Amino acid sequence: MDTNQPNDLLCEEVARLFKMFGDPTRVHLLMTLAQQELCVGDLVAITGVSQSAISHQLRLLRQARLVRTRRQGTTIFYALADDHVATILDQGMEHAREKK
Amino acid sequence: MDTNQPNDLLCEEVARLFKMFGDPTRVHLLMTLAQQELCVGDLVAITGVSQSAISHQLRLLRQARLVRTRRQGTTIFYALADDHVATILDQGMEHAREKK
DNA sequence: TGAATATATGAGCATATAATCATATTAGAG
DNA sequence: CTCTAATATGATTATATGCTCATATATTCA
Repeated sequence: MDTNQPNDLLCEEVARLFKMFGDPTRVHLLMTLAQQELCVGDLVAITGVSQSAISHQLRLLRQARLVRTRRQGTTIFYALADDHVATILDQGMEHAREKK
Repeated sequence: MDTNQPNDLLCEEVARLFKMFGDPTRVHLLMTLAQQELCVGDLVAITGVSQSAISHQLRLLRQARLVRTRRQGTTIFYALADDHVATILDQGMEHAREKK
């Protein structure tokens, strides 16, 4: 029987997911990737954040399965893992916009 | 003209919003409040987290305008500020569930 | 007014996070 | 096989975060 009480494990999982959306650099990456697949160098140029920092953040996003990669020679292209990610982003943007 | 490039301010706002969903205690509070309006004492009992910690977290949620309050005597009832909050939560839960 | 109950707040501390810097890895060109 | 370009990683550091403990505030009731 389901008590309909949110259990701690679920809360932790949900929190872990949203935590990935809780940093400006990662949001910038995700919003950029929501428009098109891009390589690390492009993401560095677009965000203006250091290559190392971007790489570290991309690793977190990869581990969280929010992005997927595709290798082409020495270049690695990143893209959103699925539509859900964009949907969550949109929800956040919509809410942010509503608040004046 | 809109370059369609996510700007830093927007990213920061969106990140600030999602950061509120990025802590297990806050998620527990929000998920619980998604079901019904409750007072602080109830939330303390349900979550099993200390009164002080709950109060601190509720303040953050209040400042982020994710919850609203209603006073009745010495008791203060908390509820989700709007449907958007529940929607975002649902998206997160759905995504979390999908990942096995 | 004074006691009791419910909630909020401030200080302090331990841990988590995100950046930097230096270096490692990987793949293609020659 | 070496050189170079693209990306990843480890160590370190500064800041942010979330809790605890003690105390403050607010409201009701006697």
